[in-house]
Amino acid sequence: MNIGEAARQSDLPAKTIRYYEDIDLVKPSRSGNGYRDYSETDVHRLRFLQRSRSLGFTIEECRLLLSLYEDDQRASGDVKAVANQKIDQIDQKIKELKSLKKTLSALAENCHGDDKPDCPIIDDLAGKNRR
Amino acid sequence: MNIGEAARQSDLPAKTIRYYEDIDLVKPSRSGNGYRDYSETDVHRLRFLQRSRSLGFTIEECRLLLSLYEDDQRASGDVKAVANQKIDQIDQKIKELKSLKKTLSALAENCHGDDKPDCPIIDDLAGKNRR
DNA sequence: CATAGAGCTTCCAGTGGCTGGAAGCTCAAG
DNA sequence: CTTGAGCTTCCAGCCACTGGAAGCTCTATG
Repeated sequence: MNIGEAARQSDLPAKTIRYYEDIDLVKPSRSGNGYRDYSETDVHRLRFLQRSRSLGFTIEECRLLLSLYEDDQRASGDVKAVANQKIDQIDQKIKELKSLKKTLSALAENCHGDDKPDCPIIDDLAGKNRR
Repeated sequence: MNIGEAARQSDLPAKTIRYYEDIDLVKPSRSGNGYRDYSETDVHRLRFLQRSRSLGFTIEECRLLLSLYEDDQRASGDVKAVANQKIDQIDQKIKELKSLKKTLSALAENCHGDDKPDCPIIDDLAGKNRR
């Protein structure tokens, strides 16, 4: 099938699918006219990538997951390790964002938010009363 | 002062400071030898940028904040609006990450994580039992 | 059969916010 | 006078796409 249909079935933009070919993730065969020709297996891989990316895995992690996907001798422990690592990273990121939010909220609460120039947010960014 | 000292005082890498000049954020004067020459005011701006960036503001938001910083007629409401918008964005991001984490955790919990190939994580990524 | 328009091709450039590295200049200390 | 640190510019790369130009192919219609 052509790239447009593969895009529809995998829920990925055609541009992205071409990019995935560039970086050797999914390499379809070519029809006589030079068009990319995606097999069902290719589309399965594209869908797999779409789902993995949407769950926050990087391209390199997806490459690893894809190789585990295609290896029917894989150990489920290997897959779980990748997932747990990602969970830890997400946790870390959430912590960072919560901390940022706390700081920003504290600043915003102290700011009148009126027409006057006096602003604790700017004062903090400028480094006043912090050192 | 030279860029090295400005870097120390602002807690920014020299590379980053040069980049900030490239994008017209902080343009120091030059000494006779061609070296960048940072004034106290320049360093204040650099520190301001360091702090703003570390709080999650994008470069363009920093540019806006910097202009508010330098405008002593600013309305504190304008600053607060930028901060609140950022807080909303952070909140949104936290929500997304929590949702991702929930999905991944559910998958990981169902996975034995042993030497056998049977793996619910891979099955999910491959689209099994989801449509 | 001609043509219009959709879909396909490749290639180049840009996004954000730096970061690394090469080649070459200047400066301060010994 | 040499050494080494620090400064300069410029180019390239990171991640994961995304946009756009120029040109080819296919399908439907007049």
